[in-house]
Amino acid sequence: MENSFEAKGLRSHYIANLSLDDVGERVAICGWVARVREHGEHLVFVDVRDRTGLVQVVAHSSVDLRSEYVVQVNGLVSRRPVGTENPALATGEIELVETEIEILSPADPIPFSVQDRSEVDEATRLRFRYLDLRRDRMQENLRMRAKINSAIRASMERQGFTEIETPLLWTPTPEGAREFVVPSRLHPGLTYVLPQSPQIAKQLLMVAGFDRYYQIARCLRDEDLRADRQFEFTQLDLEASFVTQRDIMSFISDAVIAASAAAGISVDHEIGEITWRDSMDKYGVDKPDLRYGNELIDVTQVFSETSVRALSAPCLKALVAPYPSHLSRSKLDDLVDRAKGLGAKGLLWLRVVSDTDGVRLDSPVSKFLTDQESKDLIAATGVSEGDVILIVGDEWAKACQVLGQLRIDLAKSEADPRAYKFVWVVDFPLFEGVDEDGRLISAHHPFTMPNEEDFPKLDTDPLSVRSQSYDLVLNGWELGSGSIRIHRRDIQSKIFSLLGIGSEEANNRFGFLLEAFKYGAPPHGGFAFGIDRLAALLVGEENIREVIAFPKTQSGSDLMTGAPKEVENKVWDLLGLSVRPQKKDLS
RNA sequence: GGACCUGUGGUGCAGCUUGGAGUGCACGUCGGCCUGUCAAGCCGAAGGUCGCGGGUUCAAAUCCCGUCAGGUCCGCCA
Repeated sequence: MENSFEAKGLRSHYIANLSLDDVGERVAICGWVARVREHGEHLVFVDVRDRTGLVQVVAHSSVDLRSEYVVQVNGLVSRRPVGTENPALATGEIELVETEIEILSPADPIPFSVQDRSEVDEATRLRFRYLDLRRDRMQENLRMRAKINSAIRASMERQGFTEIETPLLWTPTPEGAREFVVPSRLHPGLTYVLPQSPQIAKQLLMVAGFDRYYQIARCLRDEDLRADRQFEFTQLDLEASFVTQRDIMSFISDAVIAASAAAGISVDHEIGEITWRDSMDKYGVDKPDLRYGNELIDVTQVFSETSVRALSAPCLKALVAPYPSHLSRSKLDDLVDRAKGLGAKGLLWLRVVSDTDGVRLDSPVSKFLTDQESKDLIAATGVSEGDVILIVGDEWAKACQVLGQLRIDLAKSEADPRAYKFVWVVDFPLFEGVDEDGRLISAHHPFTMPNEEDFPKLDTDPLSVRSQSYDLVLNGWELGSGSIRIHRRDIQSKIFSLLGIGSEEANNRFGFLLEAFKYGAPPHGGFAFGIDRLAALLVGEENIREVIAFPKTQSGSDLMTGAPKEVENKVWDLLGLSVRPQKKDLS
């Protein structure tokens, strides 16, 4: 615990600063009553806690102290009597005696114990968040997050980045995430929106010549919440000019390595890379968890001549199940259901068993497989007795996705929680598909620069065009993404036309950016990664709520404040708005 | 919009499968005893619309339907 700063005001010392060196000195400490142990009116032990630690206070008269009372204690630092030291406590060799205890603020019995380590119902924690935050877990998490922030800032400063704030009241740019709308009072009927990210603002800063910009920025998206998604979240947002993708990746690597070090975690200084295509092929996801292996294996060729319907597919992917001993027949049936739930037509399992004739495959389709197919499958997957092979046949992407999810389902609980495997995923496709009107859909955003080698394919085979975009992944979580941006108007026009965005629409939505690009736009690119996610992973939490002081529930409520709440009609009147009755009010 | 899990004194859990008196455990709270504890100990007490509504039944915490809240996930998150 850091406590090198000076104690001021009502206290002479922070608790963690008290030690045997202070024996004989009268001190004043302030904090909360953690526990009271009363041995009759002549001997009472009071544990007092502050932000730095906990110390035992001894009183020789009855005290009216209860848990979580706020107190100031004046007392003499004293070595504990021999045999009563508590090695479990940092201050366990000393105690405060000859004490005067002043109650600064009494406390009602609290809804759940601040001292207890037991899990408390999520709703209760959130309703009394200020008490939850008093607990060690949240104190440690938020202090660690602050250190991570600090390390990131230091890294950015070291690399010559300038911190610049951008507006929270921004302009609607309808695309991508749903935006939070902020009605204008001075212009009834018109709105601002809260930014999904400072994307366009930071590109304008490049046009402005700031060259290297960063910000620890709040981003807001009105989309459904998840364990790793809140309405509002914080990103390290950066943008730089006259640089390549490699340069951006190096800036970010420096920042996340520094952040990890601040959290006491050392990681490889060379963060590995994988192409998007390879990641999908091997792991079935674009955010691979490299803490465990079990890569997917392409077995399309093995069954090219098959008569088995389930194996007649454009692509066959196989997964050798990790921990196959966990897979009973009913578990295998569950996996088949899971695969179907993920959109597969089915899932084929084959157990590798041995009998007098050697190794063979036991499966619902065994008798339909030729000896050659069995032999080739065993060779292709490298399995031996006891293994279980799972096969999905479908289009390439679907087969990969389904087995990729099964790989996670089967191995995740066995992953080393102390391992931290960063990886860059590069060469994403520029377009992720085609919408119902036949227009291409941006995989990242419409300002992403195509890979220059693939320019010729923009007209002939746009879906195969790679982009100069890159994601940073840690233990299967997407931390963030970035790209080199388009700064040339001819390329931008080309992309807009492929996306089916007419010049009028483009001007309407991004006119101010396109206009800015007329006046000397440097080549530039950037990145943003989620600090909530990084902090959660680095402190070993599985939900970003654990590193956010005042988060929302999955349904977007704040159980402490009651938000969102109704407002009086005069508030709507002022904004020139009115509220329609909800469906359920009409029935 | 959808799937699944959870909801039982202030807190954490058991009870639900197979209906039979609000039954149990731990913590906390309140009172008493206690001069070296540190998750103090001992004795005693209080504290419950079993989330809410409806249904089935002689009888519902338990079975059924609906609903609300929390969580995990799918959709969604350029």
